[in-house]
Amino acid sequence: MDVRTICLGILTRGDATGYEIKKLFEDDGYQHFVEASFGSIYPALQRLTDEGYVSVRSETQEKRPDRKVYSITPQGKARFIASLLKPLPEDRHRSPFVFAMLFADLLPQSRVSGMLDAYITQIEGKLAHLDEHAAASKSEGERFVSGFGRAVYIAILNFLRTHRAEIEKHQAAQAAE
Amino acid sequence: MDVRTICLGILTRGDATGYEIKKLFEDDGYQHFVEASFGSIYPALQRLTDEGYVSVRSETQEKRPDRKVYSITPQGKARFIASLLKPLPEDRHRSPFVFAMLFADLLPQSRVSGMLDAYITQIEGKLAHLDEHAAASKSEGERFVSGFGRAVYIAILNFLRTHRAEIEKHQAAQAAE
DNA sequence: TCGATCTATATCGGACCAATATAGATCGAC
DNA sequence: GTCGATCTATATTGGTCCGATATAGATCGA
Repeated sequence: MDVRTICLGILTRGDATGYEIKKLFEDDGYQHFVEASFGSIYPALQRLTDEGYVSVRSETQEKRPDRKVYSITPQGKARFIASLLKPLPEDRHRSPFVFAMLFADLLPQSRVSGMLDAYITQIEGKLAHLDEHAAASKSEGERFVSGFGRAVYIAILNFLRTHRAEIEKHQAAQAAE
Repeated sequence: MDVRTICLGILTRGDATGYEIKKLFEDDGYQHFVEASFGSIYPALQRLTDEGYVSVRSETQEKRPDRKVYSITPQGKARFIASLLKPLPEDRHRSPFVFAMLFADLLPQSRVSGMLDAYITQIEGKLAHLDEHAAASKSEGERFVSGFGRAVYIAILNFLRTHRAEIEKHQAAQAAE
């Protein structure tokens, strides 16, 4: 699922600038399971334009930098749908926190507790952010995705709250040896 | 959490070749929340060697390609632990499936059902794989990580089984319009 | 015995991210 | 009221990483 495909998908929901596409990842519910940086969005839009999958209109405003507003073309929409008909790439969930827990025995107990606290705070924040924007979810797809995210975050929080003592206690035992 | 740090972590558990490090991601429980390809592992080990964080001994076998067995040095272990004391990068969970669900209304109902089936199968496979290797988990860290993975996968399966009808039914309604 | 799979290293092109540069607009604090 | 901070907006660059590919002998099953 490359950045070009992601941009096409977002543009099926309406015209946008590169900047606005990036904002959608930060502000709205898009961010949790897909993301892209400016460094890949702008080249992606450029290439999609060259290939005829999107069109641009440059809104030259007075006293403002140009807005390049991108619109998806019929060919772009066809291409996007075609990409959804092919087998999807697998999920990749990368978690430095989880990896770090494998090495709890190498760390002071306070650091392990600190990691757990920081991670729980991080997930609580994501859950709160999701709930904030879930209220505005109007399509069934958005509701489904919000629900999916909630289910995952709540499961993580629940697991950590009921099992953190095990890794913390074990770590203390190691330190006491 | 770059590939060099990941390699150092794995080498704290024992010597290994680049090939064996990669195998750990595929076969053992490591794979679920961290991964790396050959294209990044070999250059990482090369650079770690140059920087003195690992050492190599080349086991020149007869009738076999050389095995380059890497060992972590005291400086390497110190560096790894230091990296765990700094704030960890956030999780990134990329899911083409979840993104695709946002566009269910653009797809035939059969494709949405097919995506759901394929995704459920994928997650069931990961859960089975995790359970297979969870039995061999000897450290508390490994048990914790296995438990974490199970909690996430089970939450996903539970959500999909109880909510898939909503996105499928909605999709059917769209198609009927 | 022959193809498939496995061990094992290595490289290359392309995709992607994080950081940085630029620049005028707006907005809050003092 | 003005000055720094933040926001809108585009763009580039260095470096990291992945996926595919190449090589090559070993082993194993049909």
